[in-house]
Amino acid sequence: MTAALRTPHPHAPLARPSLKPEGWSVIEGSAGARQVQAQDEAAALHRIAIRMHFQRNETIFSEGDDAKYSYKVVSGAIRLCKHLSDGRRQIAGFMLPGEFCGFMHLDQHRFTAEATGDTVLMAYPQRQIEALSEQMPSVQRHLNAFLAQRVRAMQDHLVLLGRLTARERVTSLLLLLAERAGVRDATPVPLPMSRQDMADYLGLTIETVCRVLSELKKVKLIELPELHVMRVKSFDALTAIAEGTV
Amino acid sequence: MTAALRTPHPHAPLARPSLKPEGWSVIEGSAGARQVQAQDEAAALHRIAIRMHFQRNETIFSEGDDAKYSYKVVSGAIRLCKHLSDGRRQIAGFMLPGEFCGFMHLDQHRFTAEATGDTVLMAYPQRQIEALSEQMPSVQRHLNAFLAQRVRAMQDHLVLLGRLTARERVTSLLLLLAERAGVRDATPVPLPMSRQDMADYLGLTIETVCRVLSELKKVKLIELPELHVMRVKSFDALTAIAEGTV
DNA sequence: CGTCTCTTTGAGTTAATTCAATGCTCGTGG
DNA sequence: CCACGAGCATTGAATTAACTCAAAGAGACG
Repeated sequence: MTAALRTPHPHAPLARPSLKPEGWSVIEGSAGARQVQAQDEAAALHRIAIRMHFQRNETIFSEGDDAKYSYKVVSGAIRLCKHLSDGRRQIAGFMLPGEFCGFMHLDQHRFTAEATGDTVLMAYPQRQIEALSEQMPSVQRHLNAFLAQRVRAMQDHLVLLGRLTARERVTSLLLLLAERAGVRDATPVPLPMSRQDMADYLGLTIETVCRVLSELKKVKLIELPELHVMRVKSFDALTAIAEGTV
Repeated sequence: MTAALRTPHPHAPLARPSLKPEGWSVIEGSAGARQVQAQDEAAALHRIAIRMHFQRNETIFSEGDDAKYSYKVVSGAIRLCKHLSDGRRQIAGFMLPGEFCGFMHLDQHRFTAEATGDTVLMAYPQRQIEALSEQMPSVQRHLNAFLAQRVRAMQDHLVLLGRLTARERVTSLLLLLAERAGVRDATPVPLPMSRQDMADYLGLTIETVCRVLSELKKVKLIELPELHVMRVKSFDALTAIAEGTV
């Protein structure tokens, strides 16, 4: 089944260096004093890590699988999805380079993870993470902070799906991707997933996503120099749309 | 502003005894050995608790407020919501008797909490919870388990909002409420919120919710002996609808 | 028993979907 | 090297599920 999906990636590599500092810092607001400790933890994590490589559309783990590892994305991106029996699919989130996935202390995965393109991951064995949290109590706290951050992101996603229009949804995603890539000017932003992936994240059809993208292009709010690269021409105007002010 | 909302509850009291065991056990699958410890924690929590009472539509806390307390619902119910500037509202979840809210180690609340009817809460001062987690390392773990459970519920909610039809959404909510009330037969299930609240949870309009409820009533899958009480006549048929099998 | 609020039902509208072509990119093999 | 085929992406036309607007019911409470 997956064999058919393991086609070579048809587009330019989407990997890019993470713009964020290493390790746990993704989930740390600030707290300079904890920086050293965060380094320790990052190092400890690094020691137990296994490098893995996945091709476009390859399954990393499935809903219901035993949770043997947690992961950090090195390059590429992964989608976390739920599949309904009739083929409908909802993507609960994308994990971009530098971001974590798993780390939930669950016996089984609650969703499926798939690579949206060629992707490199660091895998951290669950057992060793647990051992680590025994030794380093701060790891527990970080875990909580990580989960709290995830809950926050999901709340925004709920609003998007429940109450935003198609135009607001697409715009929100574009801004989210730009923000997570650390882009605040007209620098190119990678869109490391297919239009179908965007649609399944946004609760829309692929056609609607395309139409909105075309429209945003037409009114010169974005450019799409390549299929998987966007340039934002006006963050302010885009933000206004995402917030429903327009 | 809130004064206008503090009207007396026009309906019969919706409070009911929790059908679930006390304390943290809501988030514990089983683990008999931990039961004693769970009792300890419940007792410890109880010691730092403050009882609070809220009227229908009263705000418990607002998005952005300092997180001074976490809460457990004793009776009634609360809604966790996000408000958009133009009045649109998305409810991210309901907390029913015996369930917890907060416990996320955040400085500020990320959503607004409001009583959906007359509601009694136990409030746990955040500082004391933190002190408690220092003393009892197991509290940390429970916190994780609690957050993981919340993430799981939110994932299901994402699927509901992103990919289910109106009929599937309403049916899912009814089943969720029945399940959380511990009801598996034709016993009455409380619906401790307004139709508008249901709509805002489901990402629908109040009219659509009403129409679907009427339809389910017409085909004899549910009865609505009172506005805020439902009796399920066929869990199987309802489940089939919720899962999109129908 | 009148009023206020919430719920339900009906009729017409619309945002987003479905269905159907067409276009674009890339990799492969003649 | 170019043509061909496969897989996405885009655009257009017709359809529909859910929405908006409007009005009529149903409780609750003074």
